[in-house]
Order: sequence, then structure tokens, then C-alpha cells
Amino acid sequence: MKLDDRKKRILASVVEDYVTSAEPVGSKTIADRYNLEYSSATIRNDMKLLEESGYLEQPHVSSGRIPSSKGYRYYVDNLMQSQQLSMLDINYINNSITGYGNTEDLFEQVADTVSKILNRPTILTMKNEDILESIKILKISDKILLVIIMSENGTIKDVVAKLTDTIPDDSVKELSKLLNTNLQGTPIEKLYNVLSSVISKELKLYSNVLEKICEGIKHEMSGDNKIVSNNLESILDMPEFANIDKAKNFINMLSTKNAVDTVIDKIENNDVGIVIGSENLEIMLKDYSIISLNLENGDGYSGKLSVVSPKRLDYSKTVSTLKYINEKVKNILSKDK
Amino acid sequence: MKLDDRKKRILASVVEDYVTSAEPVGSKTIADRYNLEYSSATIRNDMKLLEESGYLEQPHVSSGRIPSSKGYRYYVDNLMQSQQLSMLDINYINNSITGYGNTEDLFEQVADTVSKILNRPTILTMKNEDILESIKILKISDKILLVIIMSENGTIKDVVAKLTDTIPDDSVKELSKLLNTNLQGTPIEKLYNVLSSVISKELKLYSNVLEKICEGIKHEMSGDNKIVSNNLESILDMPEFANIDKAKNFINMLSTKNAVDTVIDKIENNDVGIVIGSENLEIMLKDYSIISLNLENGDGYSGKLSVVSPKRLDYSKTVSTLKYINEKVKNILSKDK
DNA sequence: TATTAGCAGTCAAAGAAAAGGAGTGCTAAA
DNA sequence: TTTAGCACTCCTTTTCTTTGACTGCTAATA
Repeated sequence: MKLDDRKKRILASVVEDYVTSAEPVGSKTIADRYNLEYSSATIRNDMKLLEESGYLEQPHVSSGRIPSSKGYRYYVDNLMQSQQLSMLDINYINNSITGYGNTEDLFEQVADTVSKILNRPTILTMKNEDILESIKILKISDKILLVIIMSENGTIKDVVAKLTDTIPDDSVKELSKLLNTNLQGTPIEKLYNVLSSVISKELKLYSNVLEKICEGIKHEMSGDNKIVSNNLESILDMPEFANIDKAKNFINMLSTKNAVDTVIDKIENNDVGIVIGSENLEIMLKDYSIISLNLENGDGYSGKLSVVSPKRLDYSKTVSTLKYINEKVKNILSKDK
Repeated sequence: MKLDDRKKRILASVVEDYVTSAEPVGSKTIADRYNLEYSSATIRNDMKLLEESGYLEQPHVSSGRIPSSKGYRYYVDNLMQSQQLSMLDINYINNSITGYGNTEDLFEQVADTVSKILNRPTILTMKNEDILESIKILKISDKILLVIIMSENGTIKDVVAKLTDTIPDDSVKELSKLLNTNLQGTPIEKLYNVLSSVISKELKLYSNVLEKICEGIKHEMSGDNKIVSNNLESILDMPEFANIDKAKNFINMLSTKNAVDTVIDKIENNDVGIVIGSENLEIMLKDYSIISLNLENGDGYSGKLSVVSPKRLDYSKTVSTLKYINEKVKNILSKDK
């Protein structure tokens, strides 16, 4: 069914009313609250048609209507108006996303900020596809080495290795050479694995020292592919979770990761991607929407920030916020160059 | 009132039953379940006396009894038996507290592990009282400096500063000297403040470079005095929070910090400290207990790990776990020396 | 033909009443 | 000193009743 103007206005009204009130919306409410120049009876007839075409649902026969996933989708694609962020939110964003620190820190700031502004949980998944350029080893003192790891895109990480025995200067030089020949070109992500297999095979002589370094690398890189969830407790404010078991299930689902992560991973989006309710292939997520933003630092380090929410949410504000933040992040990252 | 043996056993039974069942305990339950060789009537009389002396409370006239704060205190001080940790828990501890990384990481691992084993929220507050020994500056490339901060107790932190302009080798040397004369002996905690005030007064020449370094230090040290809460959502499993508003309030209380932090700060304990319910001076905490463990790395870096819970909790297991972990941490830290 | 007023019907939610049951305190007897 | 027994209390659960928001349909109206 092609929706005529009146039906569009009715659908938009139902979505917007339900998003704020969380109560099924009746024909009278719409006639009264959204100045439509038709009686509740007319609106009622249209709502019935909207239901028959799958845009609206009725929890029970004598209740008002709520939007279906299809209804939200139509709203998002055709009816939703973009929104100006409030000064409050803009200030909050500017204060909390300072851009100091490495990309990982920046992305974590972003995830935290978004979850605060939208009062929804966010999930941040990160991936480092950078490649090792070279390694320098500095002897800080007799028993302390500083291993500096430089990657092709200019990122610098370092590891402090406290040795059990002293190490002569020559060895440090040789070690440095050996590491570079063996590891140059390795994806940062795989550094630990490659190094630890190389130790046992070829670099046995220095295995003592190298094991320390290896542990350090493992630890230093542990943040590179991690998944962080923020503000899970924000769901307690939503009527969807008035039943505490629902809240527990939801939090379990987000904590055990797999389900949500594979879904998130599949969301294709250049900019902001939206998956609504039953559009999710994962049945567990059929009542939830995921709105995600791709973050790229242009240097092989990427992240995906996802807002996870019951499908009743202010899509317009969510999208506007993510877009605004995306610009902000791009700005910050381009200044670094 | 001095408690005779039977009363002690009854009190212990009430505490232990209530801790697991979360239901007020009646005289019959105790007579049946804990092989006391007395009838429910006798136990009933004793329970009445225990209530009159303030060890037990009765939610309403025809309900069983629950322990009061005074009752828990008597139990903890006089009746509780120390507990062997299960192999499961011991394995979990050994796997998750690996001890790699700096003290901050170690303490965070500890806090996370404890909260998982006890299924309770934990709060970790950290403090670094270490003092700056010296600063080294290495030129990694034309525009990149690596600033290495060594403190008196052997901790090493470093900061990468990406400059806007190139810097000659001489300047790096001079800068290094200046920083050392100005900052030696400064508490690590105050490094940022001292440096930023020094920049504007005395080191104007290098202010550009120094500001970069300063920001880096601020960021690197930001973890030193931080407060981390873990596993807040674990409260959703407890019947105390079946009412979702209680859960919200509790989480708000823990998130807004102040209240809880000042209480935690005041807990005096060499080893494990316990504050039960109304013993808390803070009225908001009257229904909660805080069990905390002091963590020290012996190098000026200290932490306090606190389990925060409704006062209904397995004190014995909690204390045993904390003590076991305390030993584990001491072991790990002593190996580092 | 499109819209609307009016009305009977539905059902969730809230409230009131009744039934059930766990546990007590007290008394009198062992 | 301990216990059996009983009347009493009051929370919890269940059942029943009432209320009210909202619908779909029909007949009247523009």
C-alpha cells in the first residue's frame, strides 16, 4: 500500500508519541495532540489500514497502536526530520571528547559520551590493522629495557621490560637487529603470536629476555581488539525493563557478547547504519535496534560504535548525535596529521 | 546480655539461613534444619530474647526473624568459621590474576576477580604517593619525543609527544636538564600541576613542546588516583533489588561516588575491614555492608578494594576470599623486587 | 464519496474481598 | 527448664469486581 499524506502524518504521530510516552497510542490522542484536522473516527479507520499493511501493531484488541519494525523503518527512511543538537549536548560533547591520547582512548571517549547523551548502552568494538615498521630497544638501566614499537602509520607504543639479569650493551644491539629482521611487516595485531613462536624456534639464545618483552607486548596490545560496553545500567530507566528479569536477560546478552557482536559485525555502513527490531537476523534481538557508527583513524585502526536499545527510541536524535560526533572525530584525527 | 551456647547456635543458624534464603527465619525452620536438640518452642523463646537484646529483628509480628546489624556483627566477631575456598574459585583466581603489567593493572584485575567470585559490586580506589626521581627525553624522530618518567620506587612511565615543529638535539638536552632540576622530588600525583605552573613561569621558551608533554603526563597519570566500580549489574540477581527503583538508587549512589567514597576512605584496616549496615555513619548506607581490603605495592602505590553489598551476605566467604587474594597479591608483588 | 457521531464490545489494569498459611506469644503440663 | 498446643496476627496469593481507554461498526451527514 502506498501511504497517502494523512496516513504518513498519522504514522509519524504514532511513532513520535510512542517514543516518548511508551504507551500504545489511541486515535483520540492523535486527534487531540497532533493538530490533524480529522476526527478520531477517521484516524481510527486509517490506523486500522496502517495495521493491516503492517506498519502498526495492536498489543490487544482494545488498546492503542504501537509501531512495528516495518513502521519504524518507514519512519526512519521517509518521515523522520533531522534534528539540531541542543547547546547542552554540544557543550557536553566538546568537553568530554578532548582528543588527547591515542586513537583507542579517543574512541572510548566517544563511546562513553554517546551513551551519556542518549542514555543508552553502547558497545564499542575495535580493530587494529596497523603493521610493524620497526622496533627500537633502549637500555634504561642495567636490568631495564624500554622496547619502542613503531608502526607504519606512525603509532608508537612501548613496553618496559624488567630483566632478571643484567644485559650487556652488545646483546641489546643484536637483539634489536634480530627483532627487526624477524618482525618487520607483521600486523600489530599478530605481534604477540608471531614473536612467541619465533622465540621458541629461532631466538632461543635470548628467550629469557624475549619472554619478558613478549608478555609486555601482549599486555600493551590487549586493548587493540577489545570490546567495551558502556552504561549498561541505563536500561533501568526504561519501561521496557520494568520487569527485572528482562533487564537481567538483556545485560547477560550484552555481556556474553557473541550474539550481539556477530550482528554488529555484519552491519554494513559507511556512515551511520540502522537495524531495527525484527530486521535483526538474531532472534534474541528482535525487540531491539542497533544504530552504529564506523570510526576510522585512517591509519589501520578502526572501531565500530553501536547504540543498543529497545526499538522504541528517538531515531532522529540518535542519528543526529552520531553524525555530529563523527564530524568531530574526523576533525580531531585530521589535526593529528 | 551474655549469650549462652544455645543462643549462639540459634543466632548463627538464623544468620546462615537468612544469608542464603533471603527469607525471615522461623523457629521451626531452625529446629528442623539445623540439628538443634530443642523444640521449636524453646528456640522461639530464645529468639524472642535475642530480639529483645537487639541481635534479631522481626519485619512484622507474625514473621520469622532476620539478623540486625548488631546480630551480624556478633556473628562476624564471634561465631563465623573461616572457610576454605573451592577449587573452582582458586583456579579462577589463579587464571585471572596473572600479575603482568603495572600495579594499577594488577589491582584492577583483583577488583574484577573478586567481584566475579562473590558476585557483588566492588569499588577500587587508588592512590599513587610515589615521587619523581628523574626524567629522560629521547628523540625518536625529528618531531617525536619519548619522555621517560622514572620514580623513586622504580616505576617507569612514558609519554610520547608529537611536536608541531622539529627540535634540535641541543634543545632536547637542555630541556631534559631543565625538567629534572624543576621537577625532581615532585610527587608523581602532582606532576601535572607543578609542570603546568612551571611552564608559564619559568620555561616559557619551550612552552610549545612542554605543553604537549604536559598533556601526555596528565593523561598517563590519570589512572593513578582513579576510582573504578565493577559489576554493578550483579545486584540485579539479589532479592533486595527485586524492586527496580532500589536498584536504580543503589547504582546511582555508587556512581555519584561521594557518599560511598568518603565512607570507604574512613575504614581503618590493616588487612580486611568490615563495616556492617547501621555501623555506617552515612545514613544512605544503613542497609549495606562494606568489606574492604588494603592493597599496597610497597612503593607508594596503594589501593583499597571494597565489596559493597546489602548487609545480607556471606561474610565468611567474603573474608576468606579477600584474605586469600591478599596473600596472592603480596606474592606477586614480592617476586617483582 | 469521504467523513463523522454514536454506541456496543473488549480487555488490561486497578481495587476490594476472601482464603491460605507461616509464624508468633502465651499457657499449662511434663 | 522444656515442650505441646492453641489462639492470634498479618503477609501473600488468589479470586472477583469495577473502571476506563480504545476499538470496530453502523448510520447519518457534508
